[in-house]
Amino acid sequence: MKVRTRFAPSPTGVLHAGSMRTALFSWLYARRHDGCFVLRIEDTDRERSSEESANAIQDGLAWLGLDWDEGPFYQSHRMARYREVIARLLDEGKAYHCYCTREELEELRREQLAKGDKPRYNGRCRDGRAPRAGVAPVVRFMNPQQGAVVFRDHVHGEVETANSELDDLVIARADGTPTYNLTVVVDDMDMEITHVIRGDDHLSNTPRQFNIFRALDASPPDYAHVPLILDRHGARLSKRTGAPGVAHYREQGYLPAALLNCLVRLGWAHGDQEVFSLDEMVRYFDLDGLNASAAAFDPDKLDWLNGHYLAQTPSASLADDFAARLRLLGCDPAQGPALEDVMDAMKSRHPTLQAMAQGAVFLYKEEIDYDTATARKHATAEVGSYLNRLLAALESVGEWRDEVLKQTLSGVLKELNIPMGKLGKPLRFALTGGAPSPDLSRVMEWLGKERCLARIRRALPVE
RNA sequence: GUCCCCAUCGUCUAGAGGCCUAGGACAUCGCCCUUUCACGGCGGUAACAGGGGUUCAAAUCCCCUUGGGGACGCCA
Repeated sequence: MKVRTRFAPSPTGVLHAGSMRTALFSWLYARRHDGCFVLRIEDTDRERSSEESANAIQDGLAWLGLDWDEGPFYQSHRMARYREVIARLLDEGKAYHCYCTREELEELRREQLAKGDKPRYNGRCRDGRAPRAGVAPVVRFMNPQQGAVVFRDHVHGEVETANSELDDLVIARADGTPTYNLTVVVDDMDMEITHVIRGDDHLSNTPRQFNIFRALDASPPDYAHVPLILDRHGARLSKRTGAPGVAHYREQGYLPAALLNCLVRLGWAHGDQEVFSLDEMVRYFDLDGLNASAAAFDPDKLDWLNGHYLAQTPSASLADDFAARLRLLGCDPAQGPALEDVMDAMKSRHPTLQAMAQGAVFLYKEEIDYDTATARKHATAEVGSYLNRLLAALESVGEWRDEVLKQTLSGVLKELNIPMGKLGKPLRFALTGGAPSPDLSRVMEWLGKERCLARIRRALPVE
């Protein structure tokens, strides 16, 4: 049987690391088995769903390179089908109308909680109840009361849930619209999904969905419930805690390859290997190798990986992106040294494209801003005399080239009998406004004589 | 509260009973390279949550405790 996986986000927020990883796993599994990856937008909650979010999710997936073979299917477009299934369930006596009011249910819930019980519907309308005036009924699924649901999860192993733990869940709201647990089942069934890879938080939904599958005479897919991803502090990733979405990583200048590589190692490993190309991921990925425990997302590791991929990627292929970032920072990439030279020089010094661009601004501006605290630190008489000496030497440089400047620099050092550290730090500060930056002689060549002298003079301590 | 899930260095993980004196990576610290910032190279610190079993042998299997997480919606 052909493997068919799906990614089924609800368009209610950003695509954060947790959902990205779920999408990645589903995509990998489909690709690994030459299967089909389906994208489905679960937008049955009209209140919270938004088109912007749905679009952003698709943009994000596309940017990551997680291409889907079918879809996007919008659940909001499949309402007729859900109604049909609900009618069938009602017809076959596998679902029933419930006339309990929200107030009644709320009170029931309070009572149960007070008694120390698990809140759940008590089946008041299960055996048929006369319609009540003014109460639009919901439809509840008639969950089996005996026995248990047992299934084999690819990451958790055998999971068993007593049906007595489950209650009759609402599958259609009072306005007739279907709810999540019904729509997933119908869609997974109709779309012939063979493997559902989703977050751990759905583990307790699965037995309910199993029962619905059975009521529909369909066989449930395989499941792999992957643990949630935690943030640096061990808290669950969510919009609440401000978990950044794909767009953020993209803006910051992370490469898709780095992000994917970082995500794939959360809950999955292939021996000691840390760096995986997309091909390798596809080749090695397997559901049964997934970890059952939650993992924290480590931004430091992402930075490291991004640096790795940055170093590996030819600057030419990143030049457009980099140039666009410079423009956004108010720089004209055409008015400066060769872009790829700049990139090559910045690469090893900054973790992301955005940081590289920010770090390169000093090359394009006529004047730069200095951090006053740092400026004060450098503003000593000693430094002043060094810079003065350097200034004199630089003024008489004829050919303003890297190699020449390097020699001038070391000449001054020798004459002053000081290590580069003494002069290098303040000089770097004066020229670039900060660190890290490329070799100073190179920076000077790029900046040109005028700007160099002006910047050194300006950074010079007042006498 | 009830039910469920989880538990190896700070973090991601290797480990499927003897190969473990617990390996790798990030982070961190030190040294080297560099007359500068980085990169890089080398090295160090650092973990099997606790307690009971099972076994000749347990990080690995079982139980309990503790800790963390999730679910309990006319959200998904």
